[in-house]
Amino acid sequence: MAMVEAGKGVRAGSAHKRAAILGAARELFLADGFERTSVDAIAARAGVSKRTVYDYYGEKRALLLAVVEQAMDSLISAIQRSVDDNLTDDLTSVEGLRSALVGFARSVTESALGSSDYSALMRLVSAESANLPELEERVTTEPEDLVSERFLRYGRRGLLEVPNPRLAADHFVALTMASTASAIGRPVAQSDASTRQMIADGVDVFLRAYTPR
Amino acid sequence: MAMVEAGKGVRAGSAHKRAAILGAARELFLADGFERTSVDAIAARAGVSKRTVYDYYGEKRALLLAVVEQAMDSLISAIQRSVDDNLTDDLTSVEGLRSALVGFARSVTESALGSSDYSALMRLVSAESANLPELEERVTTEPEDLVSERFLRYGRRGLLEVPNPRLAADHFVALTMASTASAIGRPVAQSDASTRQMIADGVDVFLRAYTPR
DNA sequence: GTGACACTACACCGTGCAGTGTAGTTAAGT
DNA sequence: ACTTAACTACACTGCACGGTGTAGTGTCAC
Repeated sequence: MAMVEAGKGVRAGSAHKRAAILGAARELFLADGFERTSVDAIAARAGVSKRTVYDYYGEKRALLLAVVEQAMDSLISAIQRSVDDNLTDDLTSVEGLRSALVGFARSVTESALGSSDYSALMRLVSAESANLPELEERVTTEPEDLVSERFLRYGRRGLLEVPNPRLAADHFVALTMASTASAIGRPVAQSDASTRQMIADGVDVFLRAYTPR
Repeated sequence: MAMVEAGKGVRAGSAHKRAAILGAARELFLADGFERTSVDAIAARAGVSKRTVYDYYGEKRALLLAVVEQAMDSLISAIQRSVDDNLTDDLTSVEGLRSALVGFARSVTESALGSSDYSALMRLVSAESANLPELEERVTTEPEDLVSERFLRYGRRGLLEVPNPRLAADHFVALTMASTASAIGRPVAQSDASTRQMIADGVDVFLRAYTPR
């Protein structure tokens, strides 16, 4: 009579090994994709026996799920940090706002997107989401929500003219970040300089469109 | 003494079957991904024996390559058509320009992107390009080139203020189309109405930033 | 009829891989 | 010393799939 514990992990185990396995899986999934990564390879990279991988995670899908979950969390908290650090409440001039926006976009692209883990992660999610419905839940608009909240505040203070803060946030993201991890496809490991230029130009256009007057 | 013909297709064959195989491969690759699609499944869907698939295309990779090639071509020509139909040379007012831009963006999203084949295609390319270096060549900036050429003309006629037409084209694409096939990830089969609204808003912002004065 | 050709049906090989079962080792707790 | 838990090493099952080889069938040209 087997007592089935429905918890995700089968073992309590040393958290250290869990992390090693998860890390190895992350690296390999992001680099080679889900299908092309074997559990044997993950085990080897984690310095752990294949059996242990199964003892911890049960099946390969669970491993992918855990990887995505963790990556999403760290992405969102990185963005949260960028918002807090840059989109502060003490701005008074449009010029101050400009440099705050530039700083914010740079911070995000460097800490999150630029690491190129971001695009790899998104690639992974969209490639596998058809087969892993649970992934859909993790898809989020949190980043845009955070930004739009700040825009709303700036709007109230007269720094921006934003009838629809959420839309403005979408536009800001499109102008400064989306082009960096371009929607038309290419991986683009753009040089630092050109990324900075793109951000400056994007902020420029954004302000031209959303500044009062 | 086997004479090796280095041509891509091993057979001349009935072009009809070639197309059937290619079409089947396209549907399956886009729906399920490269790795998850078996050659047997392609053959079955094309109503052809597996052996024939190999006689025509040699190996699975070649099939993928052909699919991407064909899809890219048809995508580009669809965009070309949208440009020709909408971004005409007879515009005189900013209001005329506005509706031309809206028409253009709608036409593109409907004929190319909206079919959702576009995002599936891009997903496929970026997911497999690591393993298929030949794909890189097919990655193009043609669409943006076409648009920027039109912007340059409008700039000369005083309808737009575009010191850097290519940049303006990037911004236009980002504002109107990229958000549709969003970079943040989700598949987004958005309703027609909301897509239209997004386009109108995007054009609005674009014009606010790029109109003279 | 004879040949050439395009194609199918089918068997087949090799391999890589998800997942399991198990015996044995190590180390800690008592 | 005894028990228990965490792991490893390793063998093994089952399957799916890429790719090939081949015998046979239909069809057209001459």
